[in-house]
Amino acid sequence: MKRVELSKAYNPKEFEGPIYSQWESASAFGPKHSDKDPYVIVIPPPNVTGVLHMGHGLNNSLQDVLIRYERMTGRPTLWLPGTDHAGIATQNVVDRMLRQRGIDRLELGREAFVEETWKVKDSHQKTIINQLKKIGSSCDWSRERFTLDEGLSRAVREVFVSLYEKGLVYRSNYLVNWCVSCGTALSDDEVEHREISGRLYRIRYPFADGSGCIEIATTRPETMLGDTAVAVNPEDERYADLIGRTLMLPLAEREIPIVADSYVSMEFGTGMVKITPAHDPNDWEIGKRHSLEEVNILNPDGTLSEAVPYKYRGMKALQARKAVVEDLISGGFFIGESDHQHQVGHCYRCDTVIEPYLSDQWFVSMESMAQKALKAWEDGKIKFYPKRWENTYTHWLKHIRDWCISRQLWWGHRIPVWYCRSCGEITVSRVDVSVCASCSSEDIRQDDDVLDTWFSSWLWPFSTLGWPDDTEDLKQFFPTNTLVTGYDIIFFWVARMIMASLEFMGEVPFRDIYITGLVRDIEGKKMSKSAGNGIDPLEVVDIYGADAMRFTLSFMAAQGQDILINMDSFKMGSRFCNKIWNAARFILMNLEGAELLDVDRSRFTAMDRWIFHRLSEAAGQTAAAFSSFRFNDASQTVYEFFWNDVCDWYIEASKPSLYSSDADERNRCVSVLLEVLKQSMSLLHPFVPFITEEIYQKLPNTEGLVIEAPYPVYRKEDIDAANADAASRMQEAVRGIRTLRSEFTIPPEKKIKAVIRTEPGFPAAAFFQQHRSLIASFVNAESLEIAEHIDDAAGSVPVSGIGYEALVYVRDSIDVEKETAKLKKEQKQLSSQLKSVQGKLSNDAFLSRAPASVIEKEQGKQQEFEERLEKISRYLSDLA
RNA sequence: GGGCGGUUAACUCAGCGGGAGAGUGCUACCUUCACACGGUAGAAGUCGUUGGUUCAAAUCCAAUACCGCCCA
Repeated sequence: MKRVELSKAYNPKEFEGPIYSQWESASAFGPKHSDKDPYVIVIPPPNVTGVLHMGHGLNNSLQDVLIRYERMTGRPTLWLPGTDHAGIATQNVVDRMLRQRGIDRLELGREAFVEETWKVKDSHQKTIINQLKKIGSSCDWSRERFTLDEGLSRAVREVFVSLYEKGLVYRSNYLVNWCVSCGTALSDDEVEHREISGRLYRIRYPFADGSGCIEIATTRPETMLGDTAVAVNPEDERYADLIGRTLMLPLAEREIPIVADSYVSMEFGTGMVKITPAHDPNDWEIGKRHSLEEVNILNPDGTLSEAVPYKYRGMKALQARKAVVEDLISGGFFIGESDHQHQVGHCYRCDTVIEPYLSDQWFVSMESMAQKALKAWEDGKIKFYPKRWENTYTHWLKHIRDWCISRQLWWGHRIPVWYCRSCGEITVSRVDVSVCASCSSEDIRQDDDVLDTWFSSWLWPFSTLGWPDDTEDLKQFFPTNTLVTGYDIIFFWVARMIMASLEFMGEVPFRDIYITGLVRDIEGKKMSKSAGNGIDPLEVVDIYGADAMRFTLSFMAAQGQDILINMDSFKMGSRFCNKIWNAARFILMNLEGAELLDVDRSRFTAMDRWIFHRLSEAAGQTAAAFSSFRFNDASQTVYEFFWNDVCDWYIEASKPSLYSSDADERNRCVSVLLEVLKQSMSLLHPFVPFITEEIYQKLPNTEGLVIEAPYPVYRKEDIDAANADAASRMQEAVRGIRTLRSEFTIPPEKKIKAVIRTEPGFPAAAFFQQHRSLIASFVNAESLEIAEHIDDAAGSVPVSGIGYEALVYVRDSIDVEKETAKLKKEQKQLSSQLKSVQGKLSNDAFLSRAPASVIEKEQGKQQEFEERLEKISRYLSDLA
């Protein structure tokens, strides 16, 4: 074999790009045919509004770890990518861009605006896909989808029309959440409630007959212009005789009745409440119960409408509030105001205060679908990781409300409904129509509105596979296996996908739902553009490499836990990659002149058996961790295996053989090292795909790509617990001697003389004997004898172990006082540990109730502590 | 008002019934021919507080304090 040169330092920029291209040209990402069950993940489609943030970095890194792992187990694996058109967000972005160029959306017109938006979408989409590739996402790009694609649009139409036919989609004049800034209705879920400090105004309303006044309290005095009643609680004795009387609404000069409704709280304010049916959800309910008039005082842009007196028309809400209060004061209707904390709804997209607004909208009736989604959970068809998110899921389903799906936007799926001006009927159709279905009139117009973006996203797991067509992909890959997403969209998206799948596919869209934590800054604050505390994943990739970012995130992804990071956090992954790089570099630089032999287990040393035992354990632990989505455990397992076992012990142990003059031993050693390295690259690949691919292909004992290599598995025949125990004994002995050297600052280069006295029956005796010269090299001993009988202990200092003791001949170099103090400290600790064990073992309750294995273990501990104590007191008397 | 999560080494966090762990940081020694993005060794914690269950509690239960999130 030839020596293979790697650069001295790990430099991911040199190979990450080319490696990704290599995977693409090898078509390594798409599903391969196999008789195993497929493994499928559909990506949570990023919005085409922006660029990927660290949350996407985490989310997609974890999906790729899963996909790569499952691919290596030999399953046909599909990670289906795509993007979301994100109606409101994208329209806002484009609107802002146009305004900066001095262009008004309304002047531009719908068609031109949509065209402009497609351009913006194209460029953002390209950026996003590139970002996903940069972090190593092994998506099947040949199946990439976009929510406004022709196929997905057809799915949306099919669902809308078919739900309409089932009576589950309906149109209604209803009080909806209106964002005056976005100019559209929102669903209840898109409103964020926040407590804000406002004012509570007390106002006097006179009786129409001039016989006095009543007093009401309100936080929004301007809405009084839309009042159509005042309500009291029917139980309220104070006002029983007022029910049915008529008031004269100030400013608006309108007569309104006093009604009784049990909704009214007798404790709040005066116990009398102004009722504005068109501008408050509760008032709206009351209005329905009492057949009150609904006076809509707002225009869609949030200004006051023609329904109010002339002077207020065109004012914004806050402006109107000021004017109304002034006029109430001058009219003598104003009593006073006070500070008041209350909950106010805000738009989740632009943070504008939400106005309840009466308008015609399309809704989805959710109750029946929610019941099915709830039952699927009860039947155990879906599983959340961590489990507690099931509460969020079920709570939302149990308190389901109908879903307002029309949006007064231009960017999105246009509602497939046509209104006939001739007969007044509506046509709801899967295909565009030009005549009314009822009267064949051509005087029809399509609904101006588009559908809520989630109305396309909720079909994502099957629309992306070709539905409503009965495609091969759909047959093969639906239902999918795992969904990886954040908790903020459990009801926006996850629950709705489950509903849609049950409704249209008859089964759940996925079984496992892994909910990631939130990526926060190092202070625990949510990362956001406005706070400027975000970390750009591409910048991390640029500085540390994609592998470093992925590994760090995966290592930190403990279930149910938010992840706090700053730029420096990624050093962890970067160091690990550097370690991997250099371990490979070391092995590859030692190939010169060596011959590659087949791995022959019959020629294994005890250390060889040990490293394959550890590899097998690591593979088993990794598989177990993956099966329950414990990414941090899986990462930690491979990290510890590679750094501690492979680098610190196995490679170090191979050095004597590597530098040996025995060519056969050197060939054997190099060949096994290469096998360990190859297996390690496979084991590590899902976490750090680029570096492992780069190294794997340079190994003389590999063919093809590691992305397509089999994943290491737990091999029972490699498990040798007794041998592993012996290895631990050896490590413990080595550490003990090194500690002694370090404590008495014996220079590292100084060779020492040491012997190891093993006791009869010591189970690791053969291991120690086989690796006698290795132990000597580990502790830099000039000579190391291992025997049951040592003639001359004079001049030595003992290092105690269980079943053996090491005598190090450095008596001259040590500080007797320091050594004595150390031994005494150890003695004290051991005594207290022994006392606790003895306490347990002399306790009848413990002996009768604890399991036998625990008792046995305690007995073992007792023996061990006694043995150590006995040795320590001997050492102490020797030192004295 | 209802629900959920967190409180473990200086920092960030694992562990969640049987001898307190990791990464970073810190201390000492070492540029020895894989790696100073390194090696070797070391110091560091009444596992928020109070009760209870148990032979045994950081781990289970109940209160409580403080931080954070979600829903109304």
